[in-house]
Amino acid sequence: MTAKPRPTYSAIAKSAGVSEATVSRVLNGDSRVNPERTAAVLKAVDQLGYRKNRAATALASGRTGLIAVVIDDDLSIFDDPFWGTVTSGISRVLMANHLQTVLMVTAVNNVDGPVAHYLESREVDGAIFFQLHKDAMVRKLAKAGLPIVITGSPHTDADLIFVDTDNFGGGYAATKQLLNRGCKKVAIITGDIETTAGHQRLDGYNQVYRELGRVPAKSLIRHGDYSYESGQVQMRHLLEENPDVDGVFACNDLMALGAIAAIEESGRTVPDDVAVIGFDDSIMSRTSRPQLSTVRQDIAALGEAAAQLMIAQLNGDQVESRIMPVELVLRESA
Amino acid sequence: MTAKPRPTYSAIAKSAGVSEATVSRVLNGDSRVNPERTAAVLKAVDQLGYRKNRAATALASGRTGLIAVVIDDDLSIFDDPFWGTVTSGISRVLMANHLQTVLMVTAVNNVDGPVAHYLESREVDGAIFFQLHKDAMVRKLAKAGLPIVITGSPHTDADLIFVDTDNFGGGYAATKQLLNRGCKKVAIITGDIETTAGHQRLDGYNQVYRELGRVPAKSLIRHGDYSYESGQVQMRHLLEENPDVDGVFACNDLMALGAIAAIEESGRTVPDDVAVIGFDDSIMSRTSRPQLSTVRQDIAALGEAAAQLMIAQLNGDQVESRIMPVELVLRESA
DNA sequence: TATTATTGTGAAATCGGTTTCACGCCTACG
DNA sequence: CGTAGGCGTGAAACCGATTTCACAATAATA
Repeated sequence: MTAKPRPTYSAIAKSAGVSEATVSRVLNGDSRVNPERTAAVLKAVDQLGYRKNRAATALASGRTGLIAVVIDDDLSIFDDPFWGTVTSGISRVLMANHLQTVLMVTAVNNVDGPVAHYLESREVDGAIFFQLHKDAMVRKLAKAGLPIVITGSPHTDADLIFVDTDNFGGGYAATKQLLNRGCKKVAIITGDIETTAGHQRLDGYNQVYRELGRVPAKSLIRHGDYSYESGQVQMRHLLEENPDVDGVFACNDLMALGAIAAIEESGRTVPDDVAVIGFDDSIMSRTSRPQLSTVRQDIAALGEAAAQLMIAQLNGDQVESRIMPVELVLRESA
Repeated sequence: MTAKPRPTYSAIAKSAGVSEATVSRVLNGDSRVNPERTAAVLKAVDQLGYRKNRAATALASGRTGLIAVVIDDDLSIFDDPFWGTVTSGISRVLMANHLQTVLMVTAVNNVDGPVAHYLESREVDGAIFFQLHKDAMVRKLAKAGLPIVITGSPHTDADLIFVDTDNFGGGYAATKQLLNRGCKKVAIITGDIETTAGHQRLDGYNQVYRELGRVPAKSLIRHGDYSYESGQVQMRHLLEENPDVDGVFACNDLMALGAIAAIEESGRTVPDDVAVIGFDDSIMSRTSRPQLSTVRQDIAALGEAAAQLMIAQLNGDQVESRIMPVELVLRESA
């Protein structure tokens, strides 16, 4: 009752009148096979509807055709469309290159945990990490020779390959815009300052002041954690300590919305009394009122770039980290 | 210069003084192995830091340890945190069961495309599909014996295993609430009516009217497409044709926000003139003002349930589709 | 007590590819 | 003209597990 067994090299070799070794050569693009034999093999492959068995290939060649995408459990990927978009960009590019994406949502902190073991075991050909806080595990894996790409905030001092948004440039552009539109006192609500991304956006903010020969008051710099609530809370503090603040760069859209809520509850209006710029160009920046001005990043492109860097590494090419450009999107809030 | 090669069964067998067959038995939980030998094997495994080679296992056993999660490219997974959350729920449960998640973002329509081939080739042990429009491919794979679970809207007439939100119950509860709070004329803005989910929410709405012995006017039923803009546009139509409409059930939060925008631009207020209820309990329902009343679904639980159904199938257990409960969350808009 | 099951075990075949090696043949160089 | 180097090819080893099969030792049955 069981159907036709799938054809193997043996069947193709027989059908094409060549050895299995030659079948392998043809199917792996070894150029020095007689054209006639090549044709015969390809014809047999086609006729028999042959498909390689991935497990057998993996066992014999050591290449699994799988790339892991590791997402730290700590991150609330929940509620955050960002990572889904990045991941689908990665998946699309990998599939086009005959690689599959293995998604691992897990705690990354443990250098000796199951994930580390899994990756070390070479059950995948490479790994793409998202937004790390700690990099001990990644370093260890990289040292062990596993091709790695980091997406999101890279490490300050590492020679690891990464792809990231131009956080500095985004922070710079947002702050500059606020000053250009006439704001006199521009504050910042940072995201998680532990991450490089958070730091870089703040650096961009500071750079604008530096170029003007000014130094922002300490009280203008407040640290949030990327949540709506933290944006609201920090904005209240800001308004209390600096009633004359007239511009705010919030390091993501969610905090920007929280900040706007705080501004309006204080009786002020956006953008007339206080202008606000967010970061991400998330869907909420368009659905909120006033619509949010923000720093846009091409998120899918970020994922695609990560996948391309991975593929380049697998090919043994020389690879360099990439910073993806951002774009200021002006709507109503600034 | 190359490091220690990874130990294999051969090394363990030697170290424990048993045959490789016995090592396999111990590591696969075959109970009829002498306890002493079992202990010796486990000790050797521990000492040598042994880990199974997945490719070899897959080749020999036919099980790859991989489950595909297939997301239709057509869906804008972009901007929609929903699927990311479902996926991470799936991944977490699968990992706990020593299975890995292979993510495929691709066009699903083609019965004979690369994805179909990939899945048919048994390069994965099973597949979880998201929100299908067409099910030809899925049927074919299921018939071929591949374990399958569908997440999101299931098929009307299929005996395929699925997990879905209680769309009917959600639509019913939302509509009922609007009437209970005193609305006289309750409209609905549906989502993509092609999907079962869209239909079921509408059915829930109709059921409430039916129980009251009434039939909603045709003009109270408008079809959107889950986008913010469509919510806004359909609401404008609604207000034009039914100026006295005082309640709206929008089939997702995004459309609900669009509807609120339309209501306010007409000079009416929410919820006093028109009450609004959305669906999803997305982050936006909390950040918008007025805060949105909505139908909450436990999205991560949806993914977890899907993974569990998959695992049950792999175990050969009898499996039944599941409908996950929803909960009405009342905030300010209704 | 003789015979049949049952249990524990290892040798060897198997899964389906890849890769090394040796061989025969042909061209190029000194 | 003789030898070195290349090319195309097939036989066979190999990747690292699982599983069948045969066999010995023990327990259960008649």
